[in-house]
Amino acid sequence: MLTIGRLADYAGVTIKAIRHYHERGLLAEPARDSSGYRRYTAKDAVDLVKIRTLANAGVPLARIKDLLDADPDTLTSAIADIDHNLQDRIAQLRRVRDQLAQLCGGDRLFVSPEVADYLDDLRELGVSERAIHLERDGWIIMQTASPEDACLWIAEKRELMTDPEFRALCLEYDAAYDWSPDDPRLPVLADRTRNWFANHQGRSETRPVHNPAIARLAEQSLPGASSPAWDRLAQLMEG
Amino acid sequence: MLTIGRLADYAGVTIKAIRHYHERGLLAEPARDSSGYRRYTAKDAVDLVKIRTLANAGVPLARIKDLLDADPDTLTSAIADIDHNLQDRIAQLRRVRDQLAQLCGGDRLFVSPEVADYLDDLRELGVSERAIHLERDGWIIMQTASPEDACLWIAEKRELMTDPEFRALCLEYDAAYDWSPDDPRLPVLADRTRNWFANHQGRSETRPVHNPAIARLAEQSLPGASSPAWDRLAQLMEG
DNA sequence: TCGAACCCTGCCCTTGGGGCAAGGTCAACC
DNA sequence: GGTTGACCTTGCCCCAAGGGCAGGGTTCGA
Repeated sequence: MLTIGRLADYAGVTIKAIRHYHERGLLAEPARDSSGYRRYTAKDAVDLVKIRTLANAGVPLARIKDLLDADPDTLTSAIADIDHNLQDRIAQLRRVRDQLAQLCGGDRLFVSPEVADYLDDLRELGVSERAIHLERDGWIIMQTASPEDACLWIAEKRELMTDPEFRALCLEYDAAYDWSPDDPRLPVLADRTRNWFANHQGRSETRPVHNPAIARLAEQSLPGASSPAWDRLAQLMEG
Repeated sequence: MLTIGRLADYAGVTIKAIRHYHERGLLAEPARDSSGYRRYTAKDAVDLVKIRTLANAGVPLARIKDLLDADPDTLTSAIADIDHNLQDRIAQLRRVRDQLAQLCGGDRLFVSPEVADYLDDLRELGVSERAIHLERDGWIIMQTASPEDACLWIAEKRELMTDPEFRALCLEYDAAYDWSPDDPRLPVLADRTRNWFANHQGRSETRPVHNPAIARLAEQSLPGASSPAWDRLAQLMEG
């Protein structure tokens, strides 16, 4: 005859857990001795180990209760089910490990692989980290607002990046961020940009990616996304 | 600017969870628009994905809060720690799968491997399932009452099982369960048993495994552990 | 202008126990 | 025959990490 403490040690469970199983009706309340102590039998030990095994597998106590007095066939198929569940969870934990490893570096957790590749291209081109960060945040906003559009846009943009003149403009824009608004290079850059747009629209069917609504959206959600020189540049382009 | 619903979709999280993170101080409360709706930025999205990644790895929210504003070195080592944790949990789930597979058959979940082997020996010998079940339950009681003693006893018993006469006695005892208490074979069996005990104690140093305290214990905890014939046999042995 | 789809706060509910209080019991040792 | 420490009893409230729902306001598209 076992006391609750011995039974708990045997099954690798706390006393509190056993009492909890009694309350939930999972484990039958055993007989009491003269002083009111619970006295368990070998059957209780077997039942408790079954309960523990299922609970360790993540089965909710309510379902364990059902399984304990199910017929063998039902039990077998339920166990197969639970096992699949375990396999899934193992696979999921492996995926979480991969994600965890990316937490410390890179942006692949936050943007689609295509955008991440694009950001790497920018980095390789020599664009500043500030600009890349800004660009990443812009893509995050776009992806949340409309994942399908973002997917089309990034494909388009990556296509543009194969054009040497476009890449040069990107770098120039990046550098212009810190210029004075009176810098004589600004009107030159504005002209060059207008030229490229004209050429490019002539050659391709794509409309410019710059959509005013999105631009406003991005502006509002990207604090510090502008500078005196960039504001001046925007004026020059409109005028 | 993102609404809470879009942000939730982006991060694969419920709206309720995001609000929960605000309450816990994990994610900064964002600015509100004119109607009181929360308006999120790309930074919030990044923070939320970090939170989600850590939470998926099983890190408690309180610890995530600390990690989010820890210096990079601390973070790196914390992540290594969390990753070890994940590996452990994966290994543990694999063990649970093995245990689950044993839930449907066999006694290895309930007794030590030695006892399980011993039970298999009995089965091979041709002992009835009723007796094996009784024996198993007895060993469960012994293991819970005193695992060290049970370990010694099972070693002793397995040693005895190499003796052909002992094995024969085991089978005979099993068969005797159903005999009438007047069966003439009972006194013969009692004699044979006494003989064996005498011989065996002469040859070996071991004291008989049958300890009265343990016997009483087992009797009380094993309902149906006796029969008229067995009771008579006990009488004959004592007399 | 209406309905559907969002958003807000506040409140209680869940799972699987943990912790602690306040008290009874048991066994061993002195 | 005490006392001490380990064990058992019930009862109560507490935790994480949200879920569900009530009761109400907002926005958008047809």
